[in-house]
Order: sequence, then structure tokens, then C-alpha cells
Amino acid sequence: MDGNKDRQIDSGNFQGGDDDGDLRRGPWTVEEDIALINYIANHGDGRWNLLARCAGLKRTGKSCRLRWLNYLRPDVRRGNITLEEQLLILDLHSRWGNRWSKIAQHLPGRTDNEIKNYWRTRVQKHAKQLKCDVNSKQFKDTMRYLWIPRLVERIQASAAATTAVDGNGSYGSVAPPLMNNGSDFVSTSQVTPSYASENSSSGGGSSDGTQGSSVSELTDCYNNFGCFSVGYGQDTAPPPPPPPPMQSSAVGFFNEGELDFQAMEQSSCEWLAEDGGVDTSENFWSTAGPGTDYFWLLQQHLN
DNA sequence: AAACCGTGCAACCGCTGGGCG
DNA sequence: TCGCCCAGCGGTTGCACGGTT
Repeated sequence: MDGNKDRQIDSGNFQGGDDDGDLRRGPWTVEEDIALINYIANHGDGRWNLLARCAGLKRTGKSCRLRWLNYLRPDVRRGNITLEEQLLILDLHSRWGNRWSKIAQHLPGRTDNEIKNYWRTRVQKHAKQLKCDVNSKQFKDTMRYLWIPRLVERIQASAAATTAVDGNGSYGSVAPPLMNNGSDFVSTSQVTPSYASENSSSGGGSSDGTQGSSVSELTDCYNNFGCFSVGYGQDTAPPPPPPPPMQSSAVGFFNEGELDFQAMEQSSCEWLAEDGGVDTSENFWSTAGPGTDYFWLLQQHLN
């Protein structure tokens, strides 16, 4: 998130440096970023190996592509994953498993790398706390019946608070919850992913075995709350099975099972507290991104 | 104040699949 | 059909940072 930290490294000294020919590795310098941005601005992207050479970058095409897509692209969004995005990620991962790029397609401005990192650092961490595997039924149940409903509640609450600011639902003194370099904007109360039909047929089994169980149930959960318009597309998934009764507390579900409800409840609270305890959107601008030192520096160079 | 540790994330690596000659 | 090149994907690594001891 903090792109500035990379600037503190003399990347020429980065381990693995220049031992294979002329190629540089490690963190990108401001000069390299500028060269890449300028080149793409003038010639467009694609043909990455050629691009790297023509732009005078001593980088592999891969490296250039990654840098552009994950960091320099103007529409890339940085900052905390919002509650809505968390919901989407949980849901989409339950459908598709570790298909990060596919998941990222439904989160405008987010990169597969970012989502992957989010999953590994947050979600897997909580699975570990529960001493269960992220692919286990236990963990999926925890998501479905605890975290998802809580996320939905929080989103609803913040949406309600937002509309209470003034009758029009516009933001008073509060900054809009989510912005992206001034381009696209996603309001707190609406996330409308357009699921394409690609998801539905398989019904199970990404190649890595992370596929979820009965698919769209997660989304059903928050559909029931009526705060999302999740479009499955007319031609897409078969009608989902009747959703389980929604409860803000999961007690009912776990009487019958052997799940460690207390641990889940606690973990759920911790998770939501750390990500959403403070409206993640409010400190969006405090993180790296447009307006931060590094982007300011880049802008100065480009102007 | 210093050492240590956990976390987050940028960047790299290896693999796969598609396009083309 | 085969081999090469390239783009893209998922997994992994390494490091800076912030918090804790």
C-alpha cells in the first residue's frame, strides 16, 4: 500500500540485482515508472517485451506489465478493501476459488494481486485462528452465517447513517466512501457486480480444489438484506436453493454442529473490527494513492 | 533505545495456454 | 504438427513498517 517505502531502497543494491545480463530486478524507481508511464501514454500497452526495450527499461516485459497493471495504471484503486468489496470477494471466491483475476474483474480498480494478498493476509489469517482450512465446510459456514451477515449489517448501518446525513443521500461533510483517482465511484449502498454466465456451469472445482460448495449462497445472504442488486444475468446461474434463514446471530446454526461458535464469534468480531471498525472508506485517502507523496512526485515529473 | 516479531504488499517465479510461422 | 514467443495466471518470496517486549 505504501508505495513510498520502495523509494527508500536503492534498487541497484537489491538482492538479485543485475546478475542476469542487463536486467534490473526489485523495486521500481521513480525514473523507471515515469519512463513506463510516458511510453504507454504515447504508444499504448501490450507487447510487453518490446515495450520494455523500446522504453529503454532494463526490465523484463513481465515486470513492466506487472508494474503497470498493479500499480501505475490510472484506474487502479488503492486503499483499504471496503466492506462491500469484502463481501464480493468472499462470495466470488466461494464460487470460483483462487481465480484471482476473474474475481478482480468484478471489483473495478482492484487487481488480482491485491485481492490475492487480501485473501491471504486477512481471510486465511482468520481461518488459521479458527484452526480450520479456508476450504473447509466449517470455515465456509463461518463466513456464511457470521461474517457475511455482519458485513451486511455494517453496510446497511453505514448506508443508513449516510442517508441520514441529508435527505438526498448526499454526503455532508463526510467524504464519499469510495473514490478512484477521480474516475469511477462506487457508493456505499450499491454494488452491482455483473456476474456473467461463466460462473454457473461448473458448479464445483477449480483446478486447485478451492471451489466452494453450493455457490451463490453467500450472495443470497446479502440479497436477502436488500442492500445489493446483484445481477446474475438472465442466462446465468440456476435459481439458487432456498437460502437458509438469516440470522444476525448464528447461534441457531451451531447448536446442532460441533463448531466452535465462541471462537468464530470472536474471530468474526475481530475481523470486522479491524477492517470495518473504522469505516474503511474514511481513511482511504490516508493510504497510498493519489494524493500521497509518491503520486505527487510522479505527477510533478509528468507535468 | 534497541531488539524482536508479525503483517502487508510489491515484485518475482514457474507454469500454462494461445497465436503464429 | 512442432517449436517459439508472448501474455496472463496463481503461488511464493523478500522487505519495510509498525507494534510489542
